[in-house]
Amino acid sequence: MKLTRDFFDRPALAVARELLGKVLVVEAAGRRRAGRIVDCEAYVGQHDLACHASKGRTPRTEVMFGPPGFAYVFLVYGMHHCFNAVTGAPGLAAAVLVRAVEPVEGLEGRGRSDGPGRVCRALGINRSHDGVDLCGGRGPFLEDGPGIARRRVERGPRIGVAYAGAWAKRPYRFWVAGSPFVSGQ
DNA sequence: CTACAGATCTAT
DNA sequence: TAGATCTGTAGC
Repeated sequence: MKLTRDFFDRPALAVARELLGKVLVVEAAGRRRAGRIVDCEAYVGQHDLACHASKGRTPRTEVMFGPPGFAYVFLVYGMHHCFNAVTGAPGLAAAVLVRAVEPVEGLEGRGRSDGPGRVCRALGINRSHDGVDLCGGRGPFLEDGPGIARRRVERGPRIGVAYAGAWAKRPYRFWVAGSPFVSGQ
């Protein structure tokens, strides 16, 4: 079953925790690609110094300030796309970054899907998906999964945000304990 | 306008 | 361990 807007209309931490086990699906040119989320991070708003929105409202971050259930896709280091789902009410710029998926169907790119850049390559996500409605008729969407037992959910600091001071230490990353598909580091 | 750092990944 | 190469910000 496709996740509806109310799923995303909650604090980013709650959404991140529950996105584990959900399936990210991209249908394009008659091909269906899908991966089960095993690793993700919450970026909780403008006050979160690790969140891109903390720099203010820019064309790039605009979608995060809008309603929940939309895709925020950005380019890092000029090469790699990162996929986020916008969460929370309009005005609160929060989102959840998908860091790794377990292959389910039709993935590309040497079969690896650990790391935010590889997730997008494997699923075929690019900037054309930025700002797209995840609860609409077209584009990527999230499908319900079996859910992950509490004892299999691990928490820790987010990756690659050392510049964010105290915010870098907060345990806003969630992953499935023991999954071989979780991103390294 | 130039400089530089960044929610990364790959090949040397 | 360096290189690829786009975006936004800071500094001149």
